[in-house]
Amino acid sequence: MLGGIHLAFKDGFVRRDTADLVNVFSIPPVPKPNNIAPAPSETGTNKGRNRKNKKVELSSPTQKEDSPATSQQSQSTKSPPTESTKSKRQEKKERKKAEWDAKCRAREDEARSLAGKEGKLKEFTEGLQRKEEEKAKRISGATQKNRTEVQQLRFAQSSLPEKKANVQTKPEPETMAGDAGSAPDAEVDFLISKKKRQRERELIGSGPAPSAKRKRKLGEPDSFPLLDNSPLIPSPKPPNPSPNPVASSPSLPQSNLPHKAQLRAQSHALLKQRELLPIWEHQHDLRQALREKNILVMLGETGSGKSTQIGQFLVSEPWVKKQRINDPRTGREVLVGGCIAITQPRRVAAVNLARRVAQEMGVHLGDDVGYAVRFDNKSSIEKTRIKFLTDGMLLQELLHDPLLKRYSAVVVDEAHERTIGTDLAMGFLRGLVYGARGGEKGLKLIVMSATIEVERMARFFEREKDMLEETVVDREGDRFMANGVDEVLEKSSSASEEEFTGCHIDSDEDKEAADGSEREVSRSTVARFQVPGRQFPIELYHAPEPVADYVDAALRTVFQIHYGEPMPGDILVFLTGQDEIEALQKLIKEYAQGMDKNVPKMCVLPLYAALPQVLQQKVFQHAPERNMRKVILATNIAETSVTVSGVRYVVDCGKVKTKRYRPRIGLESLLVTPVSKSSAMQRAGRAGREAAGKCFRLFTEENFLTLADTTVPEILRCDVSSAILTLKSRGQDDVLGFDYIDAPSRESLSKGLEQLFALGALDKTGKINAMGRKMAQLPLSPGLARVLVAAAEPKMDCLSEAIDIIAALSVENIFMTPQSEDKREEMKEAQQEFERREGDHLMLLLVVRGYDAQQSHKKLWAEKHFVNDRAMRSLIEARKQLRHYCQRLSSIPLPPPPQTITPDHGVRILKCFLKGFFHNTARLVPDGSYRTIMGSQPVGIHPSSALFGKKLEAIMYNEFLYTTKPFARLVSAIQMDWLVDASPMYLGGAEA
DNA sequence: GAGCACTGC
Repeated sequence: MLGGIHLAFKDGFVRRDTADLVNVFSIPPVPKPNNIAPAPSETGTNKGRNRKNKKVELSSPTQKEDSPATSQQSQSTKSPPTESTKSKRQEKKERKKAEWDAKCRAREDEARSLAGKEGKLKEFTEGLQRKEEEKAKRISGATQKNRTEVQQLRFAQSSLPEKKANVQTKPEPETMAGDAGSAPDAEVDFLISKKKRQRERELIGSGPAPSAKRKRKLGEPDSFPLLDNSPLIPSPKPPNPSPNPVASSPSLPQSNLPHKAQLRAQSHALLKQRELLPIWEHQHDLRQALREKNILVMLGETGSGKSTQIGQFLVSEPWVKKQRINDPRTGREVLVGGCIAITQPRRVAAVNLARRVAQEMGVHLGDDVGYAVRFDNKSSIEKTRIKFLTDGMLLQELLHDPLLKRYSAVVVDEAHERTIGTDLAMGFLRGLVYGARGGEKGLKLIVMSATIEVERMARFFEREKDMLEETVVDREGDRFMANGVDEVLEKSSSASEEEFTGCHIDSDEDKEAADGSEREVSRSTVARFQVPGRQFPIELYHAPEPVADYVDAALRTVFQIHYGEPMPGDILVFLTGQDEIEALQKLIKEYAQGMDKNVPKMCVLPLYAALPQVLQQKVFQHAPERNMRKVILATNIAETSVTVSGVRYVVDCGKVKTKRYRPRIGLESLLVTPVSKSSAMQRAGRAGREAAGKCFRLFTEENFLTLADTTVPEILRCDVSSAILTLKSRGQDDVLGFDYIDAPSRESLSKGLEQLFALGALDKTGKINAMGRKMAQLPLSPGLARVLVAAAEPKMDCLSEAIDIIAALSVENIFMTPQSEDKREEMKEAQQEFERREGDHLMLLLVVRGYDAQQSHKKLWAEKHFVNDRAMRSLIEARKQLRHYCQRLSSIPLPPPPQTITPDHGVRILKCFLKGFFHNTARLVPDGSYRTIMGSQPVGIHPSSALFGKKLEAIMYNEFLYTTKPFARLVSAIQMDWLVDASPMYLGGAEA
C-alpha cells in the first residue's frame, strides 16, 4: 500500500515540466494508507472542512471506511434514522467537544512551552546565523549575484504569460554581446565567469561599472528578511540565518550605545554589501535625474535595495540643505528643507528600515536617521536628515504643516500597494510640487513601486497641466459627478497602455532596453527610472482544469511537492483565512502519518495575523528535526508583510478575502475574491527569494489571464468618509475635484459626504466646520471621533469613560475566542462580573477598569478572565494617545475616572455613542425581531454579544456584518427617544 | 447560536 502511494507520486514527478504537472494536478485523490496509526480521538471528525465543503473527497471509496477523516461522513449517510441516531449525535457532539478541548489545551501548552524556550531558541538561532554569515562571506557575493541575473534572463523568457505585447524594444549601444537575450545553457557558465570577472574588477575599484543589462522580473516590493520578519520577531535580528547578504549583517552589541568608532567600522563593513545591490551603480544617474527634475518615478524590483539606499544617495545633494522660499498663502518667506522623508505603508517597515540605514551610515538611530510611526517617534527636528515614516504619519504632519516645510524631498515607497494613505499622500504631494512648493527650489518627489503600474503613476504626476485646464473647464459641471469612476478608470488605463510603447521603462518583453541608468530625455516633468531586482527564477505551473475545492487540491499538491521535489525547500501555501488553514493543517497532518518511513517528515505551520505571536514565530525557526520539510499555511500576510526564508515552493489558491463597500446600503463586507495578476506574481515570487523555485497555481492559465492586472485600490473598495475628512481638514475642500489617482465613485463620495454631514462635521455648504476639524485630528473613524467630541461636552462629562471604550474598540478583539464549548462556558462565567444590562459598551469599560485595577498581576488576571493581554497592552497605548489628543483639543484637564458607573452615568455614555452611531440602530418589531431604524432592514444581535437573545426596545451597534445573515455586533440597549437629539440634522423630519 | 484577510493615524 505504502509503496503504491510512493509510486503514484513518483510517477508524476520523474520529469518536471508543465505537461507532467498537468497530470499531477489531475491524479486521483491521495489514497490513505491502511496502516495509518489508529486515529486518536481528535481525528474523529473533520470539523469545518467537511461541513463547509461537501465536495471534498480525500480518499477513494474503497478506502473511505478506513479513513478517520471520512468515517463520520459515511456513518451518517449509512446509518438508518433509528432512535439510536439521537444518542449517536450526542456521542458525536461530545467527541467533538473533547477533540476541540484537546486542541485548545495542546495549543495553549504549545504556546506556553514555546514562550519558555524562547530564550534558548534565540541563542541557538543566533549561533546558527553567525555561522551562516561566515559562510556567506566566504562565498563571493558577486558570483551569487551574477548567477541570479543570468537565471533571471532565462526565467523571464520562459514564464510570465502576462507580458505586454506592445512594447518597443530599444537597442542599447553599450552592452555585452552575450548578455542580452536567451543564453543557451552552455553559455551560462561562461557568462557567469565573465560577469564575475567584471564584478571583481568593479570591486577592486577599477573604474565605474559598465552598465549591465537586466531583465524585468516578477514584481515584488523590495523587502529583505530583516525587514519583513520583524513584525513577528521584535528582536532586531531575524532568528533565521539567511543567505541574503543584505539580511545577514553584523549585529550591534545590544548592551550599551556603540562607540563612534564602532559605528564607523560597522558602516564600513556594510558598505561592501551595499555595493552589491543592483541600485548601487545607478546612484549617479539618480542624483543627476533629480537635479534636473523634481519628480522621479522609479520601478524598483525586489531586492534592488531602493528602500535603504535612496535616502543615502540623495542626502548630501545640494538641494537638501535648508532654503528660503515664499509661502504663496501668507506671502512671507519661510525656511524649508533639510530632511528627506521616506514613507512606508507599514510601521514595522519604517522602523526596521530606519534601523538598517542608521547602521549603514554609522550613526545613532534617532540622530541623522530616524523614524516616526504611531506611538513611536525616534527622530529629531534639528538632526534628522533621513526620516522613515508611515504614510498615515505623513498625512498627520500635513495637518499641522501643509507645506511640509521640514522636507526637501518625499519618497513614497511601495506605492503600488495603493493604500488609502499612499493614494491621498500622493495627491497632496502632487499639489505641492506643482503649487506652493514647486519651481526651482521645489520639493522633490520620488515615487517607488514594484509593479508596472509605475507608468500610470508617472502619467498621474505628469498630467498636471492638462488637469488644471480640465478642472477649470469642468469645475461647474463637476467632472466626477458627471462622469463617475468608470470614465476616469478608462482614461487612465488607455493612457498607460500608450505610454508603455513610448516609454523607456521596459516591460517584460523589452529585454533590449532594460538598462535603468538610461533616463528619458524629454520635456516631461517626470524622470523615469528602472532598477532591476534580485530574484531567482521561478517555474510556474497551472492547474489543467478548474479546481472545485482548492483546499483539497492544495492538500494533494503539497504531497506531490513533498514526494517529487528535492530537499531542502519549504512549501508556502496561500489560503484565504484561518478556517481553511486549520482545516488543511489537520488534513496534512493526518495524511503525513501514513508516509513511508524513508520519506522526509513534514512540519505543518499556520500563519495568520490573529495567531498568537509565539506560534507565528515558529515559521521562522528551523524545522524541529533534521531532514524535515516545513509546510507553511498562510493568509495574505505572507504576501507583503512577512517573508519566510527557506521557501522554494509556493502553492497559490488564487483567492483572497477582500473588503467591499456597498455605498447604497452603507455596508462593508468581507468576500472571497480572485487575486489580481500582480498579486499572483507576488505570491509566486515568494518561492524565489533564496534559490530557484516553483509555483503551483491551483487555477488554470486561462483563468489567470482573466484576472485583473492589479488589485483594486483600497479607496475604491472602502467607506471613504474618513478619507474625505482627511482631505477637507488638510485644505482640500473640493473633494470631488481632488486629483485622485483613482477617484472613488460619485455614489461612494456622496455617501461619505452625507455621513459626515449627518455627524455634524460639515456645514450645509459641505465645508468642514469646527466639529469636523476636531474630529479630523483624532486617529479614529469619523463615527468614533464624534463620540469622543460628544463625551467631552460639559453636560455629558464622560470623556475618560468614552476613551476607555473607544480604545477597546479600536484594537483587536480584547476577548479570547475559545474553540471548545466548555471553554466558552467557562469564559461566560469568568466574565460574568463585567456584564451590564446596558450591553457590550459598558462591559468593555468594566473590563478596562478591571485590568487597570490590577497592580502587578495584569497578565494573570487577563488569562483568568479570558481577556487578550496583548490587545489590552495596545489598548493602553491607544488610550494614552487619545487622552493626549483630547487634552490638546480642550483646555479642560481630564477628570479622574469615577470608581463606579451609575445607571445615569451609563445613559450619558451611551447617548454619546449614539451621536456617532445613530445610523447603526434598530428597533424591536412585533414579530420579535429587530429592524434597522433607517431602511427597516432585518438585523439580529450577534451571538458574541452580551445582549444576544434579549428583547429590547431598541439597540445601537458599532458593527454591522453580513455572514449567514445580517448581524449587529458590539450592541447596547437604547431608548427610542434618545435618537431625537442624537442627530437632529439627519433625523429632523423623520419619525424617531 | 456565529466565526473576521491585511494595514494605518
